[in-house]
Amino acid sequence: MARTLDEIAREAGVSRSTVSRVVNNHPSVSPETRARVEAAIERTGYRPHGIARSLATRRTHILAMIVPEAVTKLFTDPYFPLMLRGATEACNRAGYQLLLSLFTASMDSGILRDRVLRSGYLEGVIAANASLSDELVPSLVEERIPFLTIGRHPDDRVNYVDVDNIGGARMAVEHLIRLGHTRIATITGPQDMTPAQDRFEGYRETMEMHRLPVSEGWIAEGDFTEAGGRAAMTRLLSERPTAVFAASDSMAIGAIRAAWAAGLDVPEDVAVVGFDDIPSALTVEPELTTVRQPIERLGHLAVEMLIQRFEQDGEQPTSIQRVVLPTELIVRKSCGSAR
Amino acid sequence: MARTLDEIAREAGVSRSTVSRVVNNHPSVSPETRARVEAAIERTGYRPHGIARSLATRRTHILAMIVPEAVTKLFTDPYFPLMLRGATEACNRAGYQLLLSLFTASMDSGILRDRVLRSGYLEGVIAANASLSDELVPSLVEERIPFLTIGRHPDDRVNYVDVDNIGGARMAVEHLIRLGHTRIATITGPQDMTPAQDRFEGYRETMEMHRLPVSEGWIAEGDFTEAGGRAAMTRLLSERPTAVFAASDSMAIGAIRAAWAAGLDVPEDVAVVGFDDIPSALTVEPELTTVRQPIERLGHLAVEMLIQRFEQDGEQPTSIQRVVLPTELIVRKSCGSAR
DNA sequence: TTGTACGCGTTATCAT
DNA sequence: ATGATAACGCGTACAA
Repeated sequence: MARTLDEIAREAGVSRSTVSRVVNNHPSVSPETRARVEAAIERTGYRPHGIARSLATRRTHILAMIVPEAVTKLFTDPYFPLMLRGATEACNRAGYQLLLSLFTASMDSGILRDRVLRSGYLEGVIAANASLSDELVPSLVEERIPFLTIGRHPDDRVNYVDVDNIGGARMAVEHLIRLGHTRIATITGPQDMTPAQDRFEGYRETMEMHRLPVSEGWIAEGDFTEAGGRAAMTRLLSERPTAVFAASDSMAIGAIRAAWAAGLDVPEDVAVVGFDDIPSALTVEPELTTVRQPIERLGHLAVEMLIQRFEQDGEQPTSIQRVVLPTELIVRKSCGSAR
Repeated sequence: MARTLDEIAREAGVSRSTVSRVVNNHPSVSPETRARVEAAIERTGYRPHGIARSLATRRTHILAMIVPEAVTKLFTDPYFPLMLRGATEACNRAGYQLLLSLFTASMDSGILRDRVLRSGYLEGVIAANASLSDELVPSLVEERIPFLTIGRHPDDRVNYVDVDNIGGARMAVEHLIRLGHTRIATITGPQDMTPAQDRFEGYRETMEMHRLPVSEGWIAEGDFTEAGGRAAMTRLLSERPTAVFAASDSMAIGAIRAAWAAGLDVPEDVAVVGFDDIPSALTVEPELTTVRQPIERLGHLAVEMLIQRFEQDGEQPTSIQRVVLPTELIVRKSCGSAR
């Protein structure tokens, strides 16, 4: 079974270069030779060796999705599978492969650099929701690997794709205000993550714009998980808010459970609005009013933008690329109707 | 910035071979030369080029997790993130990388073969829950790539890791019987997937063993999703079962919602038991009695077993390796107490 | 259009 | 202990 260009060349009675040209669809090969070579390839079941090819072309068509430690814990939230599905779909379309690198106990940032970033295998990296304290982004900058974060990052040199978190939060809170609520609390995400910051900022500025007071007791930090949302809501309840904006659907669902456990009805006693529109927003009782973000498109777009960087022939001065996708308010039942 | 062995060699005034030895911790290098070379490496920030190394050693330390089309749809079920987390953890420990390949619309099995399996990049492949009709397993066999499936596969030549689905289902059904139920229905998974087959088999044989009738109307096929479970339960309710064994937690949760929507109380009117023990089994109301399977360990073990195959020095005749992990009944509230 | 020759960055064998 | 030198399999100027 022939496994190298040389063997095919011998088979077909041509030189290795010619076989290479045939394999790479180079135009200047006579139809007859091409046919003869293709026959030999067919006959022997030859496939080019990717590694050797990569060594010669300096291309691997491999991207990495790196999930920082703080986020690995949240990995069961449907957000990540959805985002990954979008990313792999884009990779499949473009002929790339996606390496998945989760930070786990046995992985520190030194290992990451040596084993992953400097391996020579990666053409680009997507950093999923890196928190500000994370060393990942500085590492990427230093290694000079083309990369992109999902979720805004404050560093000037960082390209990212994000969704309009502030605008989304604003829509959510304005919806609550429109329904007649004034005692509106919020469950935030960890404040070292920019989406959490931005959703809180949207809440804060909307309350302010409507001259509504925001007491300290109306702000509870969660961790984006259902359990965290439940705990946060429990703390919030002593302040008797009539509505709560949770910075993620998982936390919103936790909040509903906490309200329920406290003998309160949703939306009758307290209205709840979430953020994400994950599948279970539709199956929770009551169905969750939420801010939809295009999660799959986020992953898809991240890959596309990254690829575009090294796919483009021109050597343009790589300018900063940032894209912010719109969010959308999905009204269901967890906020009831006007009071 | 020195980037090749040759440059380091020049820096340190030695030959390329010596530098290579230092990099690879080969013993026969004098302490002085080693120090000099290491200094040069440190100074220049040199890192070996993985691709070139792979070409020479014929090793890439890259594994792929391939998720077949039928399963890509279920990808938001917490099962997959958990399994992936286990797999990546094992990879991190062993110094391997994990390529994630989801079948999506833009990917057919021809592309998979040419672009993924035959790329030369993969040392091994894990096939996640391939259904019987899937072409993936035959392709893997034919390509002679070391692989392993997660979930039993009937082909003799296939190695796999699995959990004791039959035993788990048996425990679930026996629990219901012990509580006094006799009208026990089941919501199955798609019957072209072996875990779904086995869980159904566990149900069937346990009913039979206890000489309990199984009417046609007590069997409803779902698709492992919550929506599917809800639909299946709705069909089941006309037969008035007093208990239902669902082949996944997601479907069990759907079943609870359907019961609730029909005005039935769980567990008062109908008991529900699930399978998986995903995080939301704890947060659903009532808390779900379920069969726990060690999902992360499944992913972890799959990687370990695969690596072991090519890591072992000895050229043993690679015997068939199959591991089945135990399952465990977790009693919570969705089945109530004895009737 | 086709072939020759060199380079991609390592590892590994064999002298010394 | 160290250094030439030959693979590893392919791409690609350059020459013919």
